[in-house]
Amino acid sequence: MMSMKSKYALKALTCLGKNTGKGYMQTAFIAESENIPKKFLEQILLELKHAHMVSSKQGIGGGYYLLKKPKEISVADVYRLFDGAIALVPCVSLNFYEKCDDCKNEISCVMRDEFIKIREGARLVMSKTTIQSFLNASKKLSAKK
Amino acid sequence: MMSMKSKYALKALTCLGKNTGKGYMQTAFIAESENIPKKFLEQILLELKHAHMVSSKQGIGGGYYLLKKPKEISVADVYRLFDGAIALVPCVSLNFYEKCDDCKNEISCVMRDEFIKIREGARLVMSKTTIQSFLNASKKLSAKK
DNA sequence: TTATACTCTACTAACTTTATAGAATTTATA
DNA sequence: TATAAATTCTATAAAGTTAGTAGAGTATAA
Repeated sequence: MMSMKSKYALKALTCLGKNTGKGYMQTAFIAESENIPKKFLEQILLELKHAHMVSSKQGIGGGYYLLKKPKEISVADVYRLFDGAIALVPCVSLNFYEKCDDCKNEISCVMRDEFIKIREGARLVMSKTTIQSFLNASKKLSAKK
Repeated sequence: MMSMKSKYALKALTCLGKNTGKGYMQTAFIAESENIPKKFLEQILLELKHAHMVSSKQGIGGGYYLLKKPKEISVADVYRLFDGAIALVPCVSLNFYEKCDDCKNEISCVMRDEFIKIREGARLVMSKTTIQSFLNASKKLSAKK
């Protein structure tokens, strides 16, 4: 399961994606339309800004906007930012590698190759799904009505 | 990432798998050979027993043994037992379904279909990997020496 | 009868998650 | 230039989770 932070971030990014080319979108608007506690969302948007996924402008008429294209922000990117490694064990993580405390010998670890396969499976599907995927699903849904 | 419980459980199950047909294996032996805190492992093996993956016998000469075939115990099974849902969000979980607090309308949820695809990707690779996979990797490794 | 090994429940310290609070800063505009 | 709007930043806190530890109880073989 992903954290609420990751989930809220994906919803906020999708909301911003719908606004592309239409200027700034305020935190308060996103919070209300996506059912996210406003002060919590402020923190999340700030983290997304520091990760260069969004940018912002202060003051009246200010707000947030997507810094990257929707297809360039994946679920994997957001998950890594708020939840860390996608891999099941730290010793096979590409972005958050750490030695396992209980492993006597990593080279001869029987589980490592299998955990790498699992990581690749999860990584593939999470990288393939982007903010654009959510936007496409949104378009399809409104077309049906 | 998976919890230490899941990881220890997979190591213990693989250890038991190597012992198939050779009688009972004691907690103390598994704990030492896999570098797992013994009292913690006791809890884990008990949970595996309640989940009908292993069985045991008390008293002198007693211990644990696999109740299922190694290929019938998957990483997905163990993950679900100790860490819960494989899905990224509760509303697309097959085994741990829950409504999302922040979702206004599940039917029209833009993210749902994509999260189902991610769940299926993760589920496939985690179901395909079993204790037998680890045993096979172990055999290959010792054959190379 | 005794030693061995699993069984079960309770507890706890450390950490993480999910927020909330409030002061500071920037910006547009009246 | 004063003011309101909006982001920025840091601190704090309650609740829940994780990773164990402790110890008494039960079953079994010799």
